[in-house]
Amino acid sequence: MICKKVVPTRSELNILNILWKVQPASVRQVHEVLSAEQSTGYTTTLKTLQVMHEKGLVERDESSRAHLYKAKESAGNTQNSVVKDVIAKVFSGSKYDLVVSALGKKASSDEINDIRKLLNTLEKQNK
Amino acid sequence: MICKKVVPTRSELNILNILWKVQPASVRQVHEVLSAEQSTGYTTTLKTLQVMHEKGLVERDESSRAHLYKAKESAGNTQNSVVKDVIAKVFSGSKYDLVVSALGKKASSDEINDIRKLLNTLEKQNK
DNA sequence: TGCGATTTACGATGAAACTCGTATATTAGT
DNA sequence: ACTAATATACGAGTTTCATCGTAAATCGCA
Repeated sequence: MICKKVVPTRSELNILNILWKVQPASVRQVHEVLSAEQSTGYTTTLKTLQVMHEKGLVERDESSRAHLYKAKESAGNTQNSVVKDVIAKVFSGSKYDLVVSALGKKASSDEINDIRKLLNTLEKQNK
Repeated sequence: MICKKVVPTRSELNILNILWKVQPASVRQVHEVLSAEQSTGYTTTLKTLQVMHEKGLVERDESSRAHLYKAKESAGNTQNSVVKDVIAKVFSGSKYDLVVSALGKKASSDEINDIRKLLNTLEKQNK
């Protein structure tokens, strides 16, 4: 096979979430944000970013001393594959069950209406 | 702290999915179903179940020789906490974004209609 | 009663993920 | 040019998962 789909791990996801907001970023920049949420060493962040680079999860610009990292996949794409994974693993493949669980019992009217619109759009695309 | 929330791993989730359908079940019963999906040894299933018992993910009835296992948490509860986790970590807290991602561009008409019904039900409950 | 089948218990192995220390290189400021 | 600060590189230790082999216990039955 040519390429295996890479699913980010938990800590990789934490970093991706930061990158998706501040693209491209140095290790230090990422670490500043990350260490505010959780206690972690600088070299840990560095190492993780390096591994992510090996895996092809991020791109790296090495032209200046402090390398600049950028998520290779968009937030959307990554989210899709995570969700696909969750549906398969936790919901026995049922999209519907996931949506039920997501909306739970506490969906607001706004959220409900937004999703109605989404459904209408999807339906049109089907034709 | 008194108790740390235990999040099931991948293989544990596979087993839970079986238990949620056939409750309580012996190791062999679980293994029959599991090995149909994926090639895995009997003792692997056994060991995993034992670990899950230590973690408190399942209850065990040891009165007969073949122990009977039962999921401690309902499918709903477990799914909810996984989804909650995913929404926070991967979707910056937006339920809507998760639903968009889940439905993707390939929702079937049936799925769309089912979700419409769900929305109607939720709306009534809100009043 | 004795044997084969089935079951649990337990330990070992290997892979992946996570974390960090130390070494080395580069830069900026004096 | 020297030093302090800051970078990357690299390897190694720890933990968690996943998998399985082997041993010991128990049961059914000829």
